[in-house]
Amino acid sequence: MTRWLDESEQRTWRNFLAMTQLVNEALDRQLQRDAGMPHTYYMILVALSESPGRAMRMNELAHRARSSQSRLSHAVARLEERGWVRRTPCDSDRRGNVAVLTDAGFDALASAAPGHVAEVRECLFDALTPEQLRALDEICTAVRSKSVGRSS
Amino acid sequence: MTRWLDESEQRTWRNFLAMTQLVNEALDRQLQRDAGMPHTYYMILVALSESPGRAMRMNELAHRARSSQSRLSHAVARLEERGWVRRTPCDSDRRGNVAVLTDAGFDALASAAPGHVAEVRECLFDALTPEQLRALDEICTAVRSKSVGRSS
DNA sequence: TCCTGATTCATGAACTCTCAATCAATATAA
DNA sequence: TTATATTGATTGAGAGTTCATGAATCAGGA
Repeated sequence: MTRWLDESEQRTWRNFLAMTQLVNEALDRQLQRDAGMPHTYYMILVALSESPGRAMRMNELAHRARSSQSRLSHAVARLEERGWVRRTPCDSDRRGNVAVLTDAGFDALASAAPGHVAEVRECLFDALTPEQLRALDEICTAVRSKSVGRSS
Repeated sequence: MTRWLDESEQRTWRNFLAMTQLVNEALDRQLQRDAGMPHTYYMILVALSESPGRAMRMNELAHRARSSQSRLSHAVARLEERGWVRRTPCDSDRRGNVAVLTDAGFDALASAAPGHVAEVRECLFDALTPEQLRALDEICTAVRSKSVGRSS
């Protein structure tokens, strides 16, 4: 027996879909236009830049950047072609690879960041009151913790 | 002068990204696994099914399904290959095309719907209180109306 | 030591998306 | 009417994602 969405739930659901899509597309468009990279690549660079030595195991990097291993592997291959990331084998575990953010990669990130932050503000923060922001944060936490055990 | 995100804003932003990604990926995975279509295709079928005559101009359909024209054109081409949608020329405007949902398409949608709705409940609604749902709805509306004039 | 099974990562194919270019039909204006 | 712009839609190329698979390494126990 399917419990369908009632009218109010429908509205909320579609409102949610439209909103998230709007934000995601704005994000991707801005980064692609101004920095020549998709948002997923940006997140990878950010994760690397915040790691000690600007280096991280592929595994851990995938987790931090919220990427699948396969996606990360492909992405890092591209980033390596651009000279933004370098891959080196891992000492402690010879299966492992370590991705390292190059200086060029750091510079690319540094010059992409201001435009990205501006877009984030425009898209989300500027539209919401402090209470709404608090509420949103709690909502996100609730949704994420609900599905612990299914994925991230 | 870039106004960076402070610590609290950072947390909220990343929380938001993680949450929306979680939901989107769950959605796509479920539909792909159980119904053999991505969420974007599902939205197209839904939009068509709700239109009188289960038919709609490509233009209008793109708008309703929140898709770009190009994306829709490619998608409908695929859906046509599967026999779920049919394209016919438009009388009133000979530039136009009308997409029509076939019976097979309607059946595909009907059998995909229950699993999809269940996933939507599991991912989002079950995790939130009624107040949170109300708050979320308002937040989505606020974000969307902020960026009127930039896109949808 | 030798298996067995789990981890780590890379790869290729199939698919979707975006962007720019294209083309035909329709509006608009001179 | 003839030119010009705009609209509706498609197309192809390039890029990213997913899924299934494969290869190498590690870890634990018989």
